[in-house]
Amino acid sequence: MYSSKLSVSIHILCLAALHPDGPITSDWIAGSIHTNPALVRRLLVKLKRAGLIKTQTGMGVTGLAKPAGKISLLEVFRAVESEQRLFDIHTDTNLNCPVGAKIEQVLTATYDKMQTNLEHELDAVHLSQLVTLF
Amino acid sequence: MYSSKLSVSIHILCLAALHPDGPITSDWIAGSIHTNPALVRRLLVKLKRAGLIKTQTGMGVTGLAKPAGKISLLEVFRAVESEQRLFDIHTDTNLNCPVGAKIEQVLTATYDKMQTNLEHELDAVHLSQLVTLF
DNA sequence: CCGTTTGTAACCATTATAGTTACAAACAAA
DNA sequence: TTTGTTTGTAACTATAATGGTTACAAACGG
Repeated sequence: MYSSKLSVSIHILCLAALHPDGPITSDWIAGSIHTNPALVRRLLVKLKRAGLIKTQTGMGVTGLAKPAGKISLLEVFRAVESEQRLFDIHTDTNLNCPVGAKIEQVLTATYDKMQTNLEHELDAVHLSQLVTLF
Repeated sequence: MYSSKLSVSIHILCLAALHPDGPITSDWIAGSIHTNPALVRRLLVKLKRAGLIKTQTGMGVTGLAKPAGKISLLEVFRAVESEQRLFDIHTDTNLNCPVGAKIEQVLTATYDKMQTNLEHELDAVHLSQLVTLF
């Protein structure tokens, strides 16, 4: 299972999208998520580096860096999730065994398609679609 | 990222499929995976409970419990992976905030489709397809 | 009855996540 | 220019899962 970082990041981005007027602080965001501001800020840094939000010292989050219709969940996922592969594959297998020698290659090929399909699905969902649901 | 349990289990099942004649021991399997027998046996227990392999005390793995063409990766995944959801969702959000109040529901709906699609893909791959690759 | 192997329990090490405190640097506003 | 606020970041902790390891009673084939 992937961590909740994608979920929390989407939460943050939705809040930003719904408050285009004034800046919102990490403290206020943390209040909606029910966590603490430092955790929010760590995610904010990654979202900012990925070009998804704008922040300013002394102000907070000053808005999305691009329209909600142009932000896909794949971009958010790539921005915040450290390990992006779907399934872990055991390495250091016994190369003297036919299975041990090829299992990594076989599984990589098998999983790659699923990984790619998942990414396509993430890419098909945009922040704008989610924002309308609140 | 899901753990390597699915990968290791597939490794085990392929070995079993390729040795229909005699029984193979967890010790021998561990030699191919390059891990230790106890870890293999822990997976074997789950695979046996799921009706995928046959084991016997004093002998080892005596074969697949059904034809390789009838064993899908979804069955293996369900048998061995403890946490099957794709993305974790943060709970205990602030219900006084519109986003906090609905985020869990919105994300669940969004992720559910991806989860289902992934499971369909896992279900479409059968052990027999992989066995031919070694 | 013997020898082998499973099934299982009880550990340990490592890693990632999430939570928390603290504070210097940046910056808006007065 | 000064003040007050907030970010960006470091450091630390708790917790949980994974993977690795040892050990041994029970089961069972030969």
